Amino acid sequence: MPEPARALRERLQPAFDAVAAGSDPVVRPSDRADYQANGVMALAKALGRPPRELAQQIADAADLEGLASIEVAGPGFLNLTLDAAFLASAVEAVDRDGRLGVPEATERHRVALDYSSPGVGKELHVGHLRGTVIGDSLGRVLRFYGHEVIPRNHLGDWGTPFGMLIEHLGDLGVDASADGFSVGDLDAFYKSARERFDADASFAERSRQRVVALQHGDEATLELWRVLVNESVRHFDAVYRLLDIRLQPADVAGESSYNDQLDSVIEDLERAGLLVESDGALCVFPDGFLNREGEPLPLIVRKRDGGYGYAATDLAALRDRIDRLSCDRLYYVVGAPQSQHFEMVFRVAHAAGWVPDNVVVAHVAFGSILGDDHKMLKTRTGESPRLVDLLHEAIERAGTALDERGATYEEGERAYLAETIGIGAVKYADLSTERLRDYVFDWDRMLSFEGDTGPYLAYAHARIRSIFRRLGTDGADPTSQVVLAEPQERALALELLRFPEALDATLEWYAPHRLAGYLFGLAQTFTSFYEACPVLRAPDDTVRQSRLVLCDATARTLALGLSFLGIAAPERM
RNA sequence: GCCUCCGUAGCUCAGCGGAUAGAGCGCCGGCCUCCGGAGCCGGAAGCGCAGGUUCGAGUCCUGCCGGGGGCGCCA
Repeated sequence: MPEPARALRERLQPAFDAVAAGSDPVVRPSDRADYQANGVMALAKALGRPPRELAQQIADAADLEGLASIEVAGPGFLNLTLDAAFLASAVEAVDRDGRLGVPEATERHRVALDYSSPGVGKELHVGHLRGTVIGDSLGRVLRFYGHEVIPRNHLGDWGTPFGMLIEHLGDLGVDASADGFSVGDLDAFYKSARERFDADASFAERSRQRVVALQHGDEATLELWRVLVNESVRHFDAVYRLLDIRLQPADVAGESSYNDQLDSVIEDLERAGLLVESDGALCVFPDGFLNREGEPLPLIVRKRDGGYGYAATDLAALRDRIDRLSCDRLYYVVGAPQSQHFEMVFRVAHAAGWVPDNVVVAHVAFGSILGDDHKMLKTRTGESPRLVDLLHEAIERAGTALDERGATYEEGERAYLAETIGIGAVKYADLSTERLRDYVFDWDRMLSFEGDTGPYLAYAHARIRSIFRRLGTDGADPTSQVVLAEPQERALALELLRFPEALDATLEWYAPHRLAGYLFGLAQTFTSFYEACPVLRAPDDTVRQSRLVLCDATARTLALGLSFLGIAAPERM
């Protein structure tokens, strides 16, 4: 497939090898040319040769026939300008390709993708948005490359809070509460349990006993616990569907599912000589972690009371994903505040010998969502807003935004568009920001049809599709030849061919914003093209067919790219 | 106190060790009787501070300043 950067690298490699075997040409996009090779200067330095002279030697030796022209520039850059004929035929090939030029991965992985992971007994809130949306996007790209993705929704479904929740549920009676305790009321249920726990000493005591009963597998207690879990999963699933997230109930692998593996985690760590008893707790002290007093910081695997904490569960889950699920990629899409925890867990897992050399374990951390006061997004009552409320507001605001545009819609179309545009706007605002950075949540900005937004991209796509609707066809004629005469045509062709680069970068850094940024740039490049180059009114049929191919490829790249972000691209809006 | 993330234009954000740091919004000036105005073209405006490494630093290292987060039995 005609990926420019890859093609250039491969064709330059022999000339670089002739100077120093294995040296990297360092091909990068350039604003001086289409691409530039930056590898010469470092090489010249290492060899003690004048960089421009070496650059010229490599330029002379490189065979770029039919691909690009090359020239030495500046202190030793190689400027690379792709041949128009190459660009044209490459775009033709991309438009004929169902994958739009994106190759499948040569090396396939089985990926355990841990994301979303809410807590049972509470509703999803904005704090869950980023992890859910980022994880889902990465999963979609990974699958497209041919990797096998095993989503893991690591629910918080175990531990001390369940004592009070179960006790409260038991008091209400499962049957009696069947109506009152349902999706949407989880937070209220949690709150009332919490209030009773704080106010009623006997309730608190019963709650503590419930925890013990739960841990000992008391069937009546487990029965109540299952009601809580099932009801929560139903709620999660409803929100995931609204969000158009791929997670399913079958992907749930909560903390409780590792209960029977925790003892053997202890055994493994003991065998590896890592376990240390400290204040009655069983701990591992990984190197390089200190507490406030400058003493070694423990990862507490088993608590003083004999119970297991989340460190034990995380260790068990990690080992399970490698041993039982045979995953060679473990990604944890979890908020940045937990980075130290994961560093410690990963360190311990390596020390225990659980992680073979071919396995990559990574914490895909992300920042927080801030309000316009630049503090954590909160409601006026100081709580994290419920995700469903936020999404419904997005849909409502999108509907208003659509109305303001003055278009008329068919029955049901407005509702459909309001939902896809509203949800898409929220997701795009999130995914277009660099993962680790906190970002400010701003309704007006994210729902605008102007600028770097979800609605803008969806609209760009719909506009292109309208060209084909006018024409009465679904796409361009695949046999059409592409001719690139105008600079805007050339620029658009080049941008289209960069799609694989954007996707590669997305996976390399687990960074959907790389893809988002590419799509926005593509839409902008298209607009310039569309402004300068009439399509339906092109001077002749050859040019018209050629431009239709460019339009077709752009629309499909936008739609496919947006789908990787989990965002729908309607045919019209 | 230690660790960690962040600090780029008025605002919100991009920038994979490479040349003259980009975009969106806002602002200023032009253009478009246009295939759905997502207008198009141009302009003013910026790397928290100080050192260091490097042929080359917004990017890597050290220190400082400012902000967020984390730091023993919650997850």
